[in-house]
Amino acid sequence: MPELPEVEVILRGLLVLKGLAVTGIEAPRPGPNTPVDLESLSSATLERKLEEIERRGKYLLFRFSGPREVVFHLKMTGKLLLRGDFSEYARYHRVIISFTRGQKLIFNDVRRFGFCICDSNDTSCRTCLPEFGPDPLSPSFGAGSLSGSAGDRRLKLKNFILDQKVAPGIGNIYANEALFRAGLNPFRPVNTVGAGEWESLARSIRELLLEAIDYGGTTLGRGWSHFCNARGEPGRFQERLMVYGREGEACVRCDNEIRSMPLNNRSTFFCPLCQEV
DNA sequence: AGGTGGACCTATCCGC
DNA sequence: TGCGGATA
DNA sequence: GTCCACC
Ligand SMILES: [Zn+2]
Repeated sequence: MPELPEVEVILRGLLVLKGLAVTGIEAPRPGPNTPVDLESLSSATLERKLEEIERRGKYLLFRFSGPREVVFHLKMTGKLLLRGDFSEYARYHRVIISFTRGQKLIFNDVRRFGFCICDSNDTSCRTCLPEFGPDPLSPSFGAGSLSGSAGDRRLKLKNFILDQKVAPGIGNIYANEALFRAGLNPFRPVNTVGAGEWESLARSIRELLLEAIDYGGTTLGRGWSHFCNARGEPGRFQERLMVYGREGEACVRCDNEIRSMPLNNRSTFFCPLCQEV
């Protein structure tokens, strides 16, 4: 499930496409959840040069000459792959964009939740994107932005940092890990969090995400539906996870048992001792 | 306002 | 081994 | 991972 670090790792791998032009579009096979309208994808990319790739939260934005923009969201199992031997997974290929120099961008997605939207002659696809808060890796993100959007609201801390207007790019894994690092209970109402605790949370989030990017992202299992970078390689941050997926195991800090509880239909892992209410 | 549960899909993992 | 159920 | 309908 690509979150900020995984999307960032993919983006960095795709930078080799910058400066190349699109020579063809191909949609291997139909099926449920059509990921993109081929007509508009073609008119937004064909014969155009890729000028820039950027990330907004978990979205990837490709700017082609024109300018025309194309935006991808990978949801749970989407992948963006460069030219390579992925023939055994070809049944999950959704769209293949060919570039000059024989380069390719392959959108592959096992669960078919991911999608791609493009600019048309008159409208920018940015208008379809949600609002984003300050990127956690940018200077405008911090204790101030967190406590500001918390105000006197009563929602639980974990739900709060999963809000893309608060910490765009954070998903379930990194929400759990960030709260553990900050020593904060996921179920605490945000209006009880103090200034020092916001500082600690902001720092935890930033450091965590940078470290995860350094490790090439998190790859939970070995199946194809798990994360890999643009060259098909897994990440290594799973070795550094301290609470996620560790129910019943010993807390790395206090040796007590890590517990898991559902919150918002998603598993929430925490140490009851290190993260008291 | 905030929380829950389902919908969208397919694969994998676990226990019986 | 095969199957339902839970989870990603 | 996100959206939406419902309490
Ligand atoms: Zn602990």
